[in-house]
Amino acid sequence: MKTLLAIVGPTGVGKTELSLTIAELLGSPIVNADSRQIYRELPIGTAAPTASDQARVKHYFVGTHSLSEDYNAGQYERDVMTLLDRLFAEHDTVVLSGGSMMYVKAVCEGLDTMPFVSPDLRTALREAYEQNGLAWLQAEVAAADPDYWREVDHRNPQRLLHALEICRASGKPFSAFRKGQQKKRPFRVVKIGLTRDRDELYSRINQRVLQMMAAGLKQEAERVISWRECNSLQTVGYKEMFRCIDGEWTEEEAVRMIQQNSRHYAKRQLTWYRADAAVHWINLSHTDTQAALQEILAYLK
RNA sequence: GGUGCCAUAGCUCAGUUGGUAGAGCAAAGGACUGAAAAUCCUUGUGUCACUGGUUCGAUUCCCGUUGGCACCA
Repeated sequence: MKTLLAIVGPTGVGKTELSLTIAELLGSPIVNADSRQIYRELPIGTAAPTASDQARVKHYFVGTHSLSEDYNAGQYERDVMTLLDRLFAEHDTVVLSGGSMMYVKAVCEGLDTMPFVSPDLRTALREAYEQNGLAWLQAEVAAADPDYWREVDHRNPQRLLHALEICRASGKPFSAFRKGQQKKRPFRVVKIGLTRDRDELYSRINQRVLQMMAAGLKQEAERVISWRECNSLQTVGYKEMFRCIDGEWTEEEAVRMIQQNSRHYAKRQLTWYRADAAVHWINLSHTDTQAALQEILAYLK
């Protein structure tokens, strides 16, 4: 039986290093499941695997796309499933490593197939929302898909907007597509959740932001600022640096905000993965690398 | 050394005409099906500096102590 070893956990916990070690031990490639490390223009701010990391283990989906491309979890699911077909022909185990919650879910459990939404329709609905406001958006969704309206956060424009896009693009309610059905995969999934004591996790995050600054995060942000409206740059580290470049924040303020927003992000990741009963947790504050590797190998048996 | 002001949540501060307190930020918890590093929801966590006094009752008034700030020497 082929096994997908999913290494998940909050940003800054040490996924990259541990994944590298376990992948070397197993002779497995690593498939990246970080939605921002996919972009080749963002190596510093996303703490992407370095050239020397990639020399140790073959990586997929690191720096393979450009910011100008629209990419999302559904596309990722299709691309990774195709890739895994190939990789499992040569390997018994493949490591999936990353903290993008929905990307991991897309591969492990699968997303429902959604109709294509044209960029024109997307833009048109966005503009309509900006002109008419949240109340208008709520009324549209309530009318187009009463079932979904009952479940969705009424004050979350992003969700409402997406539901409306699907309704308009297909002529059917969004909930006709959103079944939440788990797909059968032709491989076993073992999920390992890495965590640390909160204090330690946060000080690692704070420290890592300082290292990113020293490595040239600001210059990296300057290089990509022309793409700042892209979805792919609605990203911790860049949105704050853009405001620093604009002169709105000092560098110190921007750094503090990046640290804080990274902490918030880590917290959201923990909330998400805590709800997943399939995750086997390892607390790296109380487990050294050797012991962690042994635990993971035991879960693979 | 003297005088004055201040001490309340992790931080900045409000307040209680005496009935053990509340804002902002930080923080915590949660949701999540194609932007998921996004988006959204909920929650006040407290020896009211310390000691004694007055009082049925003190975080509030009074004495003192400690610490901080300002001014005068």
